[in-house]
Amino acid sequence: MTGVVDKMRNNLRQAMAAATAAAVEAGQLPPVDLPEYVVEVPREREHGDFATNLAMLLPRQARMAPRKIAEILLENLPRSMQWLERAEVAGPGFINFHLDPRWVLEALPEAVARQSAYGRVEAGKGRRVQVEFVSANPTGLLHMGNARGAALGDSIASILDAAGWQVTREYYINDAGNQIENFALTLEARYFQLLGREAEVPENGYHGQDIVDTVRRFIEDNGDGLLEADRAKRLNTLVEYALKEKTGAIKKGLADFGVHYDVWFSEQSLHDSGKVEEAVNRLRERGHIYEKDGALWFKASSFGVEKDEVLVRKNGIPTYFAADIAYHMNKFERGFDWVINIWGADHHGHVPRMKGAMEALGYNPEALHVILMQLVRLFSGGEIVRMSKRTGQFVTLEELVDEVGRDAARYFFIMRSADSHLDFDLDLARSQSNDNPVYYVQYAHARICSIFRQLAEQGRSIPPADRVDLRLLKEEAELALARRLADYPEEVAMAARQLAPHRIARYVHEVAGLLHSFYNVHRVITGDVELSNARLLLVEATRVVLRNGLGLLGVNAPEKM
RNA sequence: GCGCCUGUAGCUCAGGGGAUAGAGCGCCGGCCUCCGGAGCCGGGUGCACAGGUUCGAUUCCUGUCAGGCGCACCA
Repeated sequence: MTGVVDKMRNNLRQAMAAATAAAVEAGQLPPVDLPEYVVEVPREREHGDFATNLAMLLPRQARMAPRKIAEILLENLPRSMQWLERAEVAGPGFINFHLDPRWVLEALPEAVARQSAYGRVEAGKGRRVQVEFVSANPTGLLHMGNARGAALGDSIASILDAAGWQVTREYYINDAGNQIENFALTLEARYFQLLGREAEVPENGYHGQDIVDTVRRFIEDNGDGLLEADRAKRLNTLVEYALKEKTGAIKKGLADFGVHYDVWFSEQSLHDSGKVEEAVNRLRERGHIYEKDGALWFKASSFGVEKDEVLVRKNGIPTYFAADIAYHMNKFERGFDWVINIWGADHHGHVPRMKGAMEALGYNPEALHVILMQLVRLFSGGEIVRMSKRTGQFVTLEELVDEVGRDAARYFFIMRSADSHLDFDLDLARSQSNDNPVYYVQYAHARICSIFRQLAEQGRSIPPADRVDLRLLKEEAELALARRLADYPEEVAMAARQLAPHRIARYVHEVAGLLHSFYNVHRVITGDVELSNARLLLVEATRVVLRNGLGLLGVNAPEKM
């Protein structure tokens, strides 16, 4: 399903192709191959509704000046074209198409009829994509970087879903390896301390207050029986308890943020099931492994990576990289057509070797797409906010949601592109005023809902779309709004192609602005019933677009504020 | 030293091989007998610098400068 804009663009493209053929047929142009021309919406209004650069791409082949070619193409344009008022040559050889402004009005009944399905497109064609995001270590709380990843990943997943992909949201739990060792030692030290014994948290352990709280709860639940237990048992018991609690807290924190996963994937399970070993063996069979200094190395340098990487340490324990290779191998074994990872920019060095490993295993490295997300700096009162007092970490997701609310937090993370370093202004996000872009958009939605409440109070309702005379909409503000609503399906497709949720954030903000401008100049409910009905259809279509767009961002569309 | 990301308006950021580069915030000035003023309207000497490719570069390429982040038998 494509929108009216796409339809019109295709019509014009075909018309241009036909005109070229006709001109060649008539001998006005020499035979030419149709180049890669575009029909696009010009920036400037005066340049029409659409423009094409076709004539500017032909001079070499046709041995004529671009403007001359454009003239010839215009002469050969098909006679009757719906909505076309005039086409003209402009600038260095553009052909500008000026349409009857009412051509976009078709989008309104379409939006109203399709409701939540308006803006769903078929670009993905049902192919399967996995989006893995956050995947924070289960040894602490979620911080601002994780929060950005959560907002971004969830929104990308939603957008891909709207674009016709079959989406799986996945969280990789790093519940194995060195950091779990350190975690265990930290827990043990806190356990001893809380029970009055001398102990020190290791240098590279976890120093947050939340770990102390966890151990305190463990003692409340289980007492001090581990003091005298055998060490392995003590460590295992503490880790098992703490991992469960931390993972639970992470799940809850994300759920409160509106993020829900399809799969929680345990790293430990890869070790337990022998998948890590299997991945290493497969690399060995394919000749990409060698031994040096007692360790097993992956020949990453065969795949354009600077250095080779250790897979199995001298002590026989596989590295994180080995497990990650096994994990990604597993992703492809599960049959995903496209695998998307969202990583913090500090992991960018990991990208080439991961892709190299996939290539070494015989998978298409292009099917693995890593989105590198730049870091977040929190600002309040014009100052950088450093640490959370409670946890010793950067401000946690939970604190953020308490502070600014879920909608503002999500919108703020989404409104910047992933590769922009994000300065998060807490004061602005917190302000319930016209400064705050998220309220601006939500207000537009609430305002429309209010119109319909008014309507209901008068005992009126919106008639079926086919009984509404859309041609009554001819004010500039009405047509500008309708024009932008018609763009929505393409905006979704574009956001999906570019994996760029911030496009949707800006789009809904713009639609909200157009709605407010319209609302301020024209009344929707008036004594003129026919005109009222047309305008009601317009604002209902706007409501649909705002709600759907905000939905892709994980932001609520409230009926009242 | 090598690699990745980023340099666009006072600030935070979009955009992008084309015809007059945008938004929000801040600042100034206007708009409510009327559907929600959390709104609207008006006010703008800005693409880090230098080369190159192109009919055309702010966009692509190279270099320089600046900021961030990486370069472990950590993850």
